[in-house]
Amino acid sequence: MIDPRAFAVLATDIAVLTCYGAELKVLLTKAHSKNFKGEPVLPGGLVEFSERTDEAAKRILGDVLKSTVFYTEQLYTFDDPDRDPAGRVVSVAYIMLIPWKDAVRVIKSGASWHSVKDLPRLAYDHNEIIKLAVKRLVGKITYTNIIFNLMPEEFTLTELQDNYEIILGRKLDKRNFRKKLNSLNLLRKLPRRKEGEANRPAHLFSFRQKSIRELAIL
Amino acid sequence: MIDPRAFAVLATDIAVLTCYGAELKVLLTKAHSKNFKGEPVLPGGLVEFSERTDEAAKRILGDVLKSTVFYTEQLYTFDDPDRDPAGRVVSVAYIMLIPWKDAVRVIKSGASWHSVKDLPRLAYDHNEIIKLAVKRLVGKITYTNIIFNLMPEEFTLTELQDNYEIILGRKLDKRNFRKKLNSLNLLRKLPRRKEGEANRPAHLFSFRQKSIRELAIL
DNA sequence: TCAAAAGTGTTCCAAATACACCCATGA
DNA sequence: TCATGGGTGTATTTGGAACACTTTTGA
Repeated sequence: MIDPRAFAVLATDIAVLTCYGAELKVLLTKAHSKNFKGEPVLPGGLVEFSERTDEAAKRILGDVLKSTVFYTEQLYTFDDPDRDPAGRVVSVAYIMLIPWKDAVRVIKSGASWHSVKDLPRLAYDHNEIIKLAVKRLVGKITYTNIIFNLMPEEFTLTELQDNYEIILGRKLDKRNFRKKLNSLNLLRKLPRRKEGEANRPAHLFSFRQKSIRELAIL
Repeated sequence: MIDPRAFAVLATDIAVLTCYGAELKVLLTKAHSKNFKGEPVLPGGLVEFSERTDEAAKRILGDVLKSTVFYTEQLYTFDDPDRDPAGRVVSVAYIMLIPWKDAVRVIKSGASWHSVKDLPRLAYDHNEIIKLAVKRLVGKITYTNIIFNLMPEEFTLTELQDNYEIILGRKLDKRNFRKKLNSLNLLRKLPRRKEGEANRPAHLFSFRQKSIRELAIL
């Protein structure tokens, strides 16, 4: 049944990213494997026989998230023969983006969020995976509307701008930001405001379409 | 020796791209496998036990190119369980860029060049791989200097512009193109010209640095 | 009334675009 | 001398960047 030419174990590791508290955060768990037991790692696991790697990624995260509707994108395949001392494990890494609102639930599962700027040393090549994931995200938010995957259904313009600033790592001009977004017509202004803060209530917005489109945002 | 959890055969397929005759071309060979014998496919093959997939890609193309110094970049991993009727074969696909001057040699090896705009139906998911490879290349030439991998050591500005136009699929303004390149300072003007044409000889240029850099070209 | 964030326009500058003619060579 | 591609500059438009004050609310 198994092809005699098969020697590699197929795995997936997922860089789950979210924005919160002025930081881009990644989800870390503890390794189960003999060699790295208890060390911090990305969530991941083995791919099953009749499963695509993206299905595996969603299945594995499903244990933690109780839901698999989040944006998932293949990142890169890590295949150095020595990346796992236990044997030849080829990992197809994924990025998953989730809004903070949903991210919060995860905390009870033993996994936890860490700022991508202040990471411990992770097992395997997982620091490298995260570095690449962040680079991909930073690149993509400048020429796509991918950021909607990190936003809740309704949000204020300031919240949106905050997330851009967190990911880009620089401040944006409020007026220019709003002018640009207005011209792109990506958002729908809701007939509602975010009340209850000790300041003027902000209008709430939602994305007109929730599909990835290419466009020059910044 | 082989991990009992290993079930997937690890392979690589390579989209080798070059510009010539006003077309972006990809290298095709004939399939050897039982199911698709003789049908057109991308060059590719199985990865060996102690080999990275990029090494495998270069090794496999080495048979055809007698050289492995060309630009190689991981593209995407194709892992549908049904992509190969012979079994579970996971292919880590690569892009390779080669200047036409070097591409010519390949023709004697049974492989041949085909315009990416006029491809036959290929075996496996190879049409999809090429589509993605072209998309990646088109994207990257707008924000990197990656195109140097498709140019010979010395070239004229018109030849460079031609390659941009081929890949982007649109005409560029000659004066604006030269102005922009000049301001980027990417090129070195050689004290030599391309003689022997039935027109005014063009200055020859070479790239100052042959390493990928990010910069807004177009 | 105060603190805190929301919301809003104009000016300036840099870069992209559009555009046409003379030059040097080989045939 | 003719056909062919090489080489060059300016004017206009467009978009990005800089910048500060008034408004609305809860405490």
